[in-house]
Amino acid sequence: MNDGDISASSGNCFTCQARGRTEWCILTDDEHALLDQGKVSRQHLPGDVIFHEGDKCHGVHCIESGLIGIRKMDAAGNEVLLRLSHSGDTMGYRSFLAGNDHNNSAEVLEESTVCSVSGPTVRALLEKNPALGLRFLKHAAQDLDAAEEKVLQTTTSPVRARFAHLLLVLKDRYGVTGKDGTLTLELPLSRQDMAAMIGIRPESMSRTIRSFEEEDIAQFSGRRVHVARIEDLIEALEHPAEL
Amino acid sequence: MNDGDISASSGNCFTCQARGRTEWCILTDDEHALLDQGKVSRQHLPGDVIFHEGDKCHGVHCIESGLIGIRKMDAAGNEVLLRLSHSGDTMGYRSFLAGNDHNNSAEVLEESTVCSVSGPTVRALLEKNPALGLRFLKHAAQDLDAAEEKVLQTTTSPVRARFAHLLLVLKDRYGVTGKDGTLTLELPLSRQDMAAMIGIRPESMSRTIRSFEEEDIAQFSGRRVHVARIEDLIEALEHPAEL
DNA sequence: CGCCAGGTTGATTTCGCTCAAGCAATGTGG
DNA sequence: CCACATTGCTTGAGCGAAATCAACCTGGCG
Repeated sequence: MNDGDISASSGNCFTCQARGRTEWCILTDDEHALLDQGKVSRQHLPGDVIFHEGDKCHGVHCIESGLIGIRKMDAAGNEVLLRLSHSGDTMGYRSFLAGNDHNNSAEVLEESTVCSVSGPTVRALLEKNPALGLRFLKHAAQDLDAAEEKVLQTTTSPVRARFAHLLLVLKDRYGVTGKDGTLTLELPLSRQDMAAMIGIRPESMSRTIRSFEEEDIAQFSGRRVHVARIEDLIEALEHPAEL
Repeated sequence: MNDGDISASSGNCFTCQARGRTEWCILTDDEHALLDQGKVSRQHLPGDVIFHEGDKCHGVHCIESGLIGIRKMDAAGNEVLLRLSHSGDTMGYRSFLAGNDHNNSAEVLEESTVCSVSGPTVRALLEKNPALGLRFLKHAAQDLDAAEEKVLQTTTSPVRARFAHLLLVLKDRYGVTGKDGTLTLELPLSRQDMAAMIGIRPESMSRTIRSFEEEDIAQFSGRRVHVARIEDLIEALEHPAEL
């Protein structure tokens, strides 16, 4: 339940569907072959945990397909969903490169295929191809920017605005804009997890959804959301209330 | 007032007091000479701004001495003080390496000497010495960890706990522990800036300080703080109230 | 069938914000 | 040197957003 199945069939970097989106795509064929040998590919189901906060960090994990949530919790047991990792993303590279234990945990949200690359392999590749390090550096810079943005947002904007923002972000990946300008999106997250993403309690999530429905900003049914006018969402970003 | 004075006298990487604490310390003598030529050293007074959010990013800035605050603000004008940068820290490397404009601003808090390294110089050094990139990567990883920690903290802990935490962090750098176990610290920040660090309004900062005094957790006079028993501060981290 | 996790709803409380005023220290111009 | 603005900090009163506590409802599953 935790380790997933080793599927020898998949797990070839050359045919990986995520290739091109990853940091590894700059590797030469030789180096790619090295990567291919130093990794293990696994299938995971929702609820599986790839690594826990506090675990020793043995290497990095690259998502071939699926969706993973990065969580962090404090001493009191409060939990935050820091970000989502998608196909092509590499997880755990920061703890690995900084030489620390994992400082957050990765939980599978949708069925996923994940390649785990051994520490020695990563080190060898970094040595062989310094550009790889720069790619990771660039990625870290973006993550950092996003994290700081989140700090700003959580301390300054009210819940309504944060939720509107979340929906607008999810739109890019999970939304379909109809020809009439309406927006439909299929949420990849439970209510609880959305609450954890914007740092509120599940009850507050419910109420916020309700208020959006009452103000005709969006209609929710299960994980499906309909937004008639996207401008209303953007409006909710800034304005305290609709009416 | 903004650019500071160019002091040709200072500004030698070989005699720089911050050497050894910086990422650059792994450079060879040759490379250090290159660095030395590609930079400008400036003196700055409190209130000076090294770079603004949105500015084009032309290189990186290394603090020889002093204290700089990294701020970020949102559309509505709300501001957060993300972190403090001290002697030896290099600022702006993330925007530079990611090829973005600056996404936050750097304001001098205490009289500082700052070396600005030109973009081409940084690029040349990264090329010559790939280990430099890895050093920055490591640093970015730590910054990221800190930022995520801050996200967690601001969403889960109440103001009292966040303030206690801030004091405990400042203790390491600005505190003196007496032989009787009491702690004295000289804050490097105004009340406003402390408020901005933990994401609250100045009024709330005042009230929090007052409550700490009333509960005999700490005594404040100007920027000097006395803490009789550090355990009380740690207690405030977890417990809602003292009595 | 009964259990349980996820979700919704209501009642109440509390924490931090807003608005407003006052105060001390510092600076400035006549 | 004094009258006056300015800036940083504090205090009070009242409000409002979100948390908490508690109940209940739903659908899935053993």
